[in-house]
Amino acid sequence: MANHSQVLELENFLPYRLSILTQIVSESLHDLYAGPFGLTVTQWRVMAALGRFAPLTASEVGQRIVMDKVAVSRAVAGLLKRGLIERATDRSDRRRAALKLSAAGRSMHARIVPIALAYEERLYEGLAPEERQHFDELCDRLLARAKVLRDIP
Amino acid sequence: MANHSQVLELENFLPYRLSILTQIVSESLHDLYAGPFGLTVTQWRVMAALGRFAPLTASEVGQRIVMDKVAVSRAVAGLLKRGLIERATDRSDRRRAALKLSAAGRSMHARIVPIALAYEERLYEGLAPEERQHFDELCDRLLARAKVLRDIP
DNA sequence: CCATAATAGTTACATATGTAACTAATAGCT
DNA sequence: AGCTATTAGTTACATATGTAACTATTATGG
Repeated sequence: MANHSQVLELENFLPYRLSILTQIVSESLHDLYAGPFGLTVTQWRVMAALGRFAPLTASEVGQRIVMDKVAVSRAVAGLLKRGLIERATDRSDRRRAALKLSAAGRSMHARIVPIALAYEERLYEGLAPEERQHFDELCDRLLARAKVLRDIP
Repeated sequence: MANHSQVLELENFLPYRLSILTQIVSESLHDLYAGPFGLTVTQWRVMAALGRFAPLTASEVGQRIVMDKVAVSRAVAGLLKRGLIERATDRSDRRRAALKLSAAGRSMHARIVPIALAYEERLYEGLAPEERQHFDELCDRLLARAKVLRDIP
């Protein structure tokens, strides 16, 4: 019987390739706001979510940025301590609390957004406009597929 | 003067989208070999690199899997303790040590590879063959671009 | 050769992250 | 109303990871 064992070429293995690409992109971006603004990745994402959709509860933030409630709780605690966001307990359901950026938070958010968008733009310069769109669409379909597979292990 | 502040749509922001996709794919894959085989992500990658290119030194493994030497050192220590890899100090340069899978490591590797490839295949089912190829190519170009930007901050 | 630098790898410390247990408040059922 | 189940959020503990300092060994320039 012949040996039919398969070969895993790590460098052509999709999950691995995605991991490498994401890692370098995330690190680059992180350098742009971690040092200058002292934010962690999760803190920045919380701010980005609030900058766009506030007011949100911590749970809603978690859904927006696909982050579990513990991570959100920690990020929110740090942002509150620094006065970058505000929390207001819901009077009709005191488990919930609405979060939004403070004035200082809005100011920082407004300074970071152009930096983030500029990085994205420079990254995208490697692709033609129609390629960007196509890549986006393929990402969407892979994500949808990955979510399906997650529920059918 | 009008307000020209830009808006960051997190859900359309490439670094964010990549991060979400990679996270769900990595978690799915991790579930497939973490529980059954008790490996961390880094340990599995070290095994995958050795399965394909052994013998390698720890540094060479790190280059293959884009992982810093500390992470590799820790993964190697764990794999050695479990007897999944073997280390042989180079006699002409005793700083270096060649690593390769042990018999037990090869056996485990051979069991994991089909599982990993099957997952990749199921993930790819969301895309037509020519789309897969295109996606791969676009990933490559984005990665190249990201690497360039990393050196030109 | 000898002093210094560079390289391979490990260890130590500070942070970050995940899992599970916990508190507090509300909803739902009888 | 009163018991139980859910939900929002926090805390605690165990692991994981990154940065920097360290050891051991080899390379290099004078």
